[in-house]
Parts: sequence; C-alpha cells; structure tokens
Amino acid sequence: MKNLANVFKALSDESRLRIISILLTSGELCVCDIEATMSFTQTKVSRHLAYLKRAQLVNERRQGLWKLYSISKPKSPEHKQVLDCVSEIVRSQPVAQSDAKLLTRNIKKGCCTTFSVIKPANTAAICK
Amino acid sequence: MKNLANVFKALSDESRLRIISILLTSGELCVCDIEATMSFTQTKVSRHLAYLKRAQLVNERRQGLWKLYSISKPKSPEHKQVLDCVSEIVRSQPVAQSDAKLLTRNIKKGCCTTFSVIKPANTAAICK
DNA sequence: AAACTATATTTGCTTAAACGAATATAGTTT
DNA sequence: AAACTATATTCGTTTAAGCAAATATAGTTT
Repeated sequence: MKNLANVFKALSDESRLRIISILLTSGELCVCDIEATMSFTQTKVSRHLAYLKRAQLVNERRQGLWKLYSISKPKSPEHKQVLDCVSEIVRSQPVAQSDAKLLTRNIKKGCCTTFSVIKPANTAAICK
Repeated sequence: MKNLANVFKALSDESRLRIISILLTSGELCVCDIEATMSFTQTKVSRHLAYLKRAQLVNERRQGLWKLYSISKPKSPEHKQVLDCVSEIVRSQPVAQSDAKLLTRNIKKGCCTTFSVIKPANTAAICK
C-alpha cells in the first residue's frame, strides 16, 4: 500500500491540487503558463510538477523549448480508478472554477506562451 | 482547496490507510484491537486515529472504557464523494485483504477485546 | 558557436510529521 | 477512594517537505 500512500501524498498540497485542476481544464500546459495563471515562481511549479510526475499523476512531453504537462493516461485498472476519483473530486472544488477563469483570462491577454505556439486538444473550448 | 489537501494528507500514510481499511471491513473497532491486529504501538494507533478524525475521515464514540472508531458518516455531498472514492480505492488494495484476515484471526483467538464485549454491526460476516 | 529561452536542480533554511518512551486523563471496578 | 484499564498527550529526536534565490541543463535562434 506504500504506493497508494505516495499518490495521496502527492495530492496533499494545495498548490499541486490547483495544478491538477488547471491541467484537467486545459488538457495540456507548459510550466510558464502555469506560473502565469497561478502567480507561482518557476521553481515552485517545476518542483510540484516533478512531484506529481513521480506519483504518475501527470505526464510530460517536450515540444521545442517547452515541456508540456497533462494528466496521465491510465496504465492499469487501479491507476485508472485513482485518476478518475481524483479528477472527479478536484473538478468539484470551488477553486477549480476560479482557476479555470484565471487561465482563460491569461490566454486572452496573450500571457500564455504555449497557447500562442501550439494548440492543445480543447483550446477552442477554453478560448471561446 | 486547503481542506481537501488536508484530507489527502491524512491519507498519505500507509499506517493510516491500513487503519481505514480494517475499519471498512470491521465496521467499528477499539484502539487496542487495531494495535493487536497490526502490531502497532498504542501511541501510534492513537496518534493516527486523531489525525484521521481531524480530517473527518473517522468517527469516535465512547463505550465504557473503550473508544470505538468507525468510518465517518458523510455530512455533505462533497464529504460523501470523498468518502466513497477513498473506500473504493482502499478496498481494492491487496494489503486490505491480508489485514482483514489478520483481524479475523485475532478475533477468533480472542485477542480483540472489543469483539468480546460489544458486537459491531457486521460481526457475523467477519467471524463466520 | 554565442546569445537566448524554458525548465530542472542545488543550496541553505524553516516548518511539519513520524516515532517510542514516559506521563496524563477519564472511566471502571472493588 | 484506590487500584485498574483504555486511550490521549507530551517530550525529545529524526526525517521529510516547503520555499526562494542562484545555478545548471537542454533545446533554439541568430
């Protein structure tokens, strides 16, 4: 059960929950877009993403200069169970909605680098 | 979202997850029965239960000398959502099954004080 | 290849969590 | 009320997590 405890530990920080929440609404984001939307330092975002990656909650792919993060694709039934539960719970948090609005605003202001370069799956839904 | 992070923090320890798991299978247990089944010190069980109670994951009621712990009854839809997810995930862990067996054995051996004094809801199911 | 950009890691510090042993509290029995 | 039992809390110590500032890495542009 060590592993499950580690997953919950990765979820035990408000900053990380907020990062998970905007990844759920955006589909995919680079580090600096997360920085901009949440007013976090670069170190902070990077560290928390590393923590989430170690717990297999997020995935990373390189795109030129950027590293794009997204919620993990499930690798096993147990993994899927955890991911589904987490996403369901996080989505229903009030802060999730307000962070989603912050993200939209930053995208419109052109603060979000990623969105001006590559277009995640559901860009249209976010930037309407 | 501070509160949700605290719930996950309470779940971020293997000992606490195991305690949750035997509370799920037993319905209700006293501190010393948890001690006996898991070979934990009294301090350790007591401390972890206090942690779980603070996060509103477990409930406590006094019965004579004993304090009986059980998984919380949900107080709100959000609370229920978290409790349901946690119980679903914890139940599917391998350690949950082996701990349930340990508990049954201790009950049969008469090591579990509570079960010789008061009978939780589903005693019959456990001691068959 | 040199300047540049995005991200990761190291360093030094502060705060919290875990543990067992010992002590305290609260209810029970005699 | 005194001895007893079950549980909670305190104490001192060890280990991990959080943070910002500074530095390192890796890909990009000129």
